[in-house]
Amino acid sequence: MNGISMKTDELRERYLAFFESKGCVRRPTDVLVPKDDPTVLFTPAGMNQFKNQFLGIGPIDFTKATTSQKCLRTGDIGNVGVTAYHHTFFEMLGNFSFGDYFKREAIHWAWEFLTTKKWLGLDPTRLTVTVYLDDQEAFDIWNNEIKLPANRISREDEGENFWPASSPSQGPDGVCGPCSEIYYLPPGSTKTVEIWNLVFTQFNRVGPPPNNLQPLPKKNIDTGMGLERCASTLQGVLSNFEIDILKPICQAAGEIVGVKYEYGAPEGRALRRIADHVRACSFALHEGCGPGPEKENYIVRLLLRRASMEGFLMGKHEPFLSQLVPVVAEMMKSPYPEFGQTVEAVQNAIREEEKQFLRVVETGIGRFKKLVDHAKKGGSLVISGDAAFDLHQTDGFLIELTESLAANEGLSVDMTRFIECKDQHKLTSGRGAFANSVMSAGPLDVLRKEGGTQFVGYELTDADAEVVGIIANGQLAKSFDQPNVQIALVLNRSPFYGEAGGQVGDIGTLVGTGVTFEVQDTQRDGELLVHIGILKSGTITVGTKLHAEVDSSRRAGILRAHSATHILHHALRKYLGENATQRGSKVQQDELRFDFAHPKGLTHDELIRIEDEINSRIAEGAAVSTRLMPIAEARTLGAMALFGEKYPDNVRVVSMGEFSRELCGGTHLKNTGQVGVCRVIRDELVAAGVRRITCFTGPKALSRIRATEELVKEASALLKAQPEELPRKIEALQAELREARKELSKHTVASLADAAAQLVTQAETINGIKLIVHNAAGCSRESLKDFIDRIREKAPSVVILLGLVADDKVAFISSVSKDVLVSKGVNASDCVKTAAKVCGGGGGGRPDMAEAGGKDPSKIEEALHAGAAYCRSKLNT
RNA sequence: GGGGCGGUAGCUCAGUUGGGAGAGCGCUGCGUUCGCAAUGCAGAGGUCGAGGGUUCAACUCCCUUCCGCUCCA
Repeated sequence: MNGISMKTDELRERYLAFFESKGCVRRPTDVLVPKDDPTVLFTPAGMNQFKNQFLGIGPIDFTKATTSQKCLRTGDIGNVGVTAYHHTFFEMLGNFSFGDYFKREAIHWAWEFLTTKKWLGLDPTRLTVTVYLDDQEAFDIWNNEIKLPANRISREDEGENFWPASSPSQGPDGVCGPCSEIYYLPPGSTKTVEIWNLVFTQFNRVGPPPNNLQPLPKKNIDTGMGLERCASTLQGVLSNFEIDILKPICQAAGEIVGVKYEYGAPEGRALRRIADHVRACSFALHEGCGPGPEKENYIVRLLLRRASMEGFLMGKHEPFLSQLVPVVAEMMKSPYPEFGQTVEAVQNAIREEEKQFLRVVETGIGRFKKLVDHAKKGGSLVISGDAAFDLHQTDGFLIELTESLAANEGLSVDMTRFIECKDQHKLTSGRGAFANSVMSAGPLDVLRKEGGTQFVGYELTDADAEVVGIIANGQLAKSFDQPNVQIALVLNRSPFYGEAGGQVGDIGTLVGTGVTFEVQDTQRDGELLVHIGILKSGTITVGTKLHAEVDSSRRAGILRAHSATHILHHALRKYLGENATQRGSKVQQDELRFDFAHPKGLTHDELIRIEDEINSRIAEGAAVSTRLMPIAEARTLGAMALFGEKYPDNVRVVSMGEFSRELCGGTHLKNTGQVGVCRVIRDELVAAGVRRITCFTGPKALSRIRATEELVKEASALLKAQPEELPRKIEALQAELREARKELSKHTVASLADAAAQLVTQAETINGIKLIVHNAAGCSRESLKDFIDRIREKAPSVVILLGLVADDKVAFISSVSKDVLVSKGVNASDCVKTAAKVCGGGGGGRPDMAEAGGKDPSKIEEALHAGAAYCRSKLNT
């Protein structure tokens, strides 16, 4: 069979098989969401998993490799579905060399794979290539050896044919090199398609030009062929979205939305976007990366919302994206059979996010309607760009949504201004950025080249070791002698466990002749164990011999918690089902947190059953054993692994009795009975579809039980009630308190009313208006306002000034009835100001009601006189 | 990493140079009704996200911080 109309699954397989036949090791795809690379959110290309090999760091098991890598890029998200070849999620076929084969083989093999009948069998006359301007070597190979005519080889500049693009002149520093691209002209088409990029990484860039490209001693090859793009040319279809693994997703999207999918139909673009975005999110979610407000989680949210919006604009106003996940699983089951195991969890997460989005749209529509009214009232048919952008950045209204809703109202959006706002926002908000060098070495890389730290902590908690690296202030040092400054030490061997797989790093001490170092945390960096802490005494030098001793009682608590974590995982799956898969964990001294996929909260009953299951597994004292085995064997044994986690070729498998078998690099007990006891402390929601259970083990569980008992004892002593009577007693007391408060306020009101009545009858009257000035000692500040009300109920035409001392401060309040305000111009605000000034304070308010305060309580009487004098002078006019 | 918006009653929210914490829905009780829907009356429910500061006085202004939403990288 020739390449024409070859299935995508077959193309992938042929590619890998071809390079295997050339001696490349077929490696599995790297995870899509890498957790150990701060320079990227998602894996963008095939070479990322081989960074260390390219940089010559660490041990190397093979020098030639080939992969089909799942990738995600969002740089061209706007083009997805519009052009024939843009995706967010896609697969990249690649072959690699780490100081092994180079340019000649890379080019010959590429040509062989593309043109021979046995592989793809493409028509050689339809192929053209590009090379980098100065790369005569590549040109000669194509021209002289492959016999490709010179008019089908074009030379391009560093922007086109260098990796990273334009790096010779603009950076970044690091490994780089020229590349050669291969183009294909599909039958019936007038436009060539780039199907393969061969990168020859042969330089190390150091600083700006000239002479900044130093030849690497070991040259590398890094090639990339877009699987979907190549498949579409082989299948003779117009677009990547028409290939056998993508078109059915587009069609399914059409069915769900209620329109028929046709490539050229008006809805085609939208349906392609939906298909692409759901496929991308499904893979991210499969690895436990769900929608959220930042970083990679935000990208997932954005993709889901854009997809949801496309449906919304086609009239689909309820969640629907999740229905596409089984279709994605079906299309991708050959390369990713494990995807099928998380379909339900992925669907749940997608559905929740869609609901959330529809809620946001609903609230945003309220704001949108105001904009429409505003525009229409002003006689305008345009919604301003500023308003549209505001809607975008506060309510997440994608501009397409605003435009479409506006069109329904017969309005348009000022897009020019919108784009201005957006660019401005990019400028002001995008300053903080990633470290931009993809391929440059850090301080630890030098150490890594000399080999890793031998971890002896599975068997031992103390061991002799030698310092091989000191990192102070982010740089390598030969020696260090400052006490109490945090530094990091790398040892040749160590019993300290570096934080990994949720288990926290060990603490302890390193002691040598005249030197003591306190280890406060241990981190793992690749093959290295980094001991972070402070020097207590002496001088530490590379080569210093030390005795490393882990805090063993803390470690014992960690062992209990970690083994209990595996038992909990087993219990969850037993009572909640196979879908309750692990999403993350944190294991500390006698405390563990376990996150897992589950759509709803656990009932009290379920929690009890789970806790019982854990403790009966503990009580049966099952043996815990660990074995090292190839990952494939571990999988056939059914060992539980986390999706989205990177595992080495040889893995540790931790088994407990017959009930639990997990891939795990952590430290464990010898026997489940050593956990002692395990208590479930709480169950909470941490993300959409993800719940967290917290447990205590051993002494910590025990002391918590004791603490609760103490609490109950204390409470029952205070309430003079038996523990079992506490709830009823508290209820009774609450009722009593409520009654008492009600009673008290009744009396306060009554006494205020009495006092008010008395003041009114005793008040002096000036020109028919009552003037009440009173030191309301004993009142609370709050009740002053009630007091005013009472007085005004009884005296319609009145001027009131009350004062009181509270908290060593003076407070005044004044009220003037409306008629007096008008006829006499008595101003409550002026009244309190006059009074407060005497006490060294100030205040104000409305003319009919004002408050003020002062600092000197001894002058309150004087102040009230002053206030009264002000009022009299006004009333007498 | 940075930008925008928000956090007030169980829920949805209002609260205008800083000066008496509110509405609607829901809830409880009592009426009208054979009963329900409906409706009338009464009532309960608030550390105004947290912590500082300014002020006589802060839901309101300033600073810090937590949380949610949202956008850019």
